[in-house]
Amino acid sequence: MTLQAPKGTFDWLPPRSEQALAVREALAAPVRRAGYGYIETPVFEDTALFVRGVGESTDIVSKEMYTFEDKGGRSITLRPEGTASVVRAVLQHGLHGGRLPVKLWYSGSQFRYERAQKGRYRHFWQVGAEALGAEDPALDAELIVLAADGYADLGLTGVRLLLNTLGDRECRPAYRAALQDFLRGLDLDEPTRARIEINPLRVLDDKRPEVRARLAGAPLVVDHLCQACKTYHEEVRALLTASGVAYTDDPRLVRGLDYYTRTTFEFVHDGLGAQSAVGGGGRYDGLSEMLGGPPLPSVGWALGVDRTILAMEAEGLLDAEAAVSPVQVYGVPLGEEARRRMFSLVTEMRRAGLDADMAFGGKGVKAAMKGADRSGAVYAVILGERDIAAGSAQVKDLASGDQATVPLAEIVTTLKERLNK
RNA sequence: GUGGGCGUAGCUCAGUUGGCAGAGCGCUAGGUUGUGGUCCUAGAUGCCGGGGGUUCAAGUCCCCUCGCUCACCCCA
Repeated sequence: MTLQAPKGTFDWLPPRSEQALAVREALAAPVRRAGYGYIETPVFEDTALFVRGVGESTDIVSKEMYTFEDKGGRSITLRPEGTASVVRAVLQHGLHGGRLPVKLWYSGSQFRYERAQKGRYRHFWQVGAEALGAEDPALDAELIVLAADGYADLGLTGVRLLLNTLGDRECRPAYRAALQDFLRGLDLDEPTRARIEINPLRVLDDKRPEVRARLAGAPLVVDHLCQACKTYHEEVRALLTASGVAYTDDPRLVRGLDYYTRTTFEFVHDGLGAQSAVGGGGRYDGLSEMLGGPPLPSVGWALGVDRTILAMEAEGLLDAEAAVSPVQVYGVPLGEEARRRMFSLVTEMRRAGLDADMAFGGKGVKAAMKGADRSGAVYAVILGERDIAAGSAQVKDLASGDQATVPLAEIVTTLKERLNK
């Protein structure tokens, strides 16, 4: 054992890595069809962006960030989530001065310093989508529907949608105070008592049974909503229902980032171990202003790529037997001269649009044929001295075992015909 | 940060009251001097995670340490 990947990280190897690519594409496809443009932002940002955006009181900022000083003395942080960067980029480049809403999607690595466990890693991948600059329940519903469609396209049937609203700056302060009053009267441990003062809504999210029991009579946001929030939330729910997207109202759903307002949602799955969320998001009407920008009511989500793969695995949707990068044609050269000829022939095939590979390492016929079999190729092209002398090669159908002699000059066209290309 | 489980071949794992380091899969070669999948044969690969201790003798018992993993917490 020499060096290994850092704690909490892992490598994606074939064929799982191919599935990861496919999952990213499948989750992004619905938003691309809905007019969302692709954005890439730096993997690291000014630390202040996350402190102000995500919120100082959150666990993410207070203890999970990879923060370091660069050689110029700047405080830099590896991004723990994607939304803050997208908002920063929109503000920096004035995209909000154009057509609204600004619709963007992204895909990339995120970093959080946590104790690793199943479904939770220090380096993970998210596909995200954000719609900035419009306050319209249809936009909230659109994003939720697009995410649900992405999961459905992957064949997932066990993804459930939890929905809630957190109110806005109009009604949340009063609710927050009422909740704090209630919580202060409970017998709770010290970290939780501290959380009551900083971020009381998160206490509702506690999973410990003994805490949950004490929270039984806690005031809920839904009972403290102002009329505007109530109407907004009803509209979101109606649109989801009209789209055939099932959801469960979860009045205790509170998300870990401070910037959320009104609509919040989480997609959960039971096959991931203790980590149940495969995706989540919500509305963040105040984030732009927190970052020094103009009011820019927005909504967005992030879907966990590796968690989605775990969910697919739990549902038996991943083909473990999948051949690694299967090719159509596999070259079997016998001898030095044949090896040179085969190299050129395979190059020619590839340029002609065929997926082709060949035996390397001077293997004998038997081993080379074994390689052909494992490559997943439909045809093997065998070339030895006798064939070169005759100006031809053997084309073998690996499924049937039928073999034909084909002139070298016609190999590529013959294969293309047979493979229907 | 806290707690549980586990570290033996590339992979999955056996290894008895302490007594020569093993199997299956995979890999390489041969059976078939130019043909894969099935079958047969042979071969290679180990600081038994690391360090210390007990013992004639430690993969096995004791201590320390590192790593992995699951869970709490937290979240995608």
